[in-house]
Amino acid sequence: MVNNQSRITAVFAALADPTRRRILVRLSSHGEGQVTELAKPFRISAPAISRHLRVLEKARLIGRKRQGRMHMIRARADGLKPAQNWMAQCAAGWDFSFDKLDELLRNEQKKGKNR
Amino acid sequence: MVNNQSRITAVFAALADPTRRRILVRLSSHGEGQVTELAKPFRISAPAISRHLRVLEKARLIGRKRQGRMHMIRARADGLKPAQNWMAQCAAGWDFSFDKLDELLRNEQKKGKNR
DNA sequence: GCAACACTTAACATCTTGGTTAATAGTTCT
DNA sequence: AGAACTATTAACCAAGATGTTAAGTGTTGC
Repeated sequence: MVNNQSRITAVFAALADPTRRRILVRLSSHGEGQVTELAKPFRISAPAISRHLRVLEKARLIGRKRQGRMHMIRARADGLKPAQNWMAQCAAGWDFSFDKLDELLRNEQKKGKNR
Repeated sequence: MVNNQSRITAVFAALADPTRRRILVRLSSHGEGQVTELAKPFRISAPAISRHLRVLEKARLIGRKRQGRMHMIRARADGLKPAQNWMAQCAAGWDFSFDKLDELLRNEQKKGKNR
């Protein structure tokens, strides 16, 4: 596993913003659309939308095709995978109950006493 | 589905930091540990670690038990789920190929001409 | 040509984030 | 009691994120 860490960081950072998530959801249901149309449900200015799209694009969560004066935006199907994989791998090891925690806690106490 | 949006935001924001992800991975493999032990592999100061842990805790990605002077930290198995669910739902609709995009593009052009 | 359109870039204000050191709170041990 | 230990909070600073308005780039259509 090489350094796709920065990629994963970009994806999570992109998803950490509610506006960007809403854009992705919209793309997920509507398929794709031009920027102005995507921007409609939001109160923020066009430049703000433009930058959100740039963030999503850099994280490879969307792609765009220029067609004349409009930019057609679509979601990239594979974009979420690095993040999903990371989460799955991380979650795989997470099965520790509080019982196990208590057990480990007792061991720590013993170690402390023997020091 | 109510407003767990802020929860999802918190989780993604927490995961957007490489240090916090490394902490989670460490917890995922080692099980759990006290703060000082968790902090060892990092060069940053103890207060910085402390705040990272607080962010993870607020996102419910970790839990802690105070045992004497040490705080035992563990990963919360269910913590990732809201984010994972969101991603799964979002990815479900993402199967648009560039062919479909081209098709839609042609339709847009037609609409433009008829206007 | 030129006006309207779609969108981005530039410049700026403001808030948040992530790091630091110094100080504080509570626990353990002698 | 007092020293050492574990960890947090406070105060501060630099860098980055998010929003704004104004200006710029390229396209369409009369």
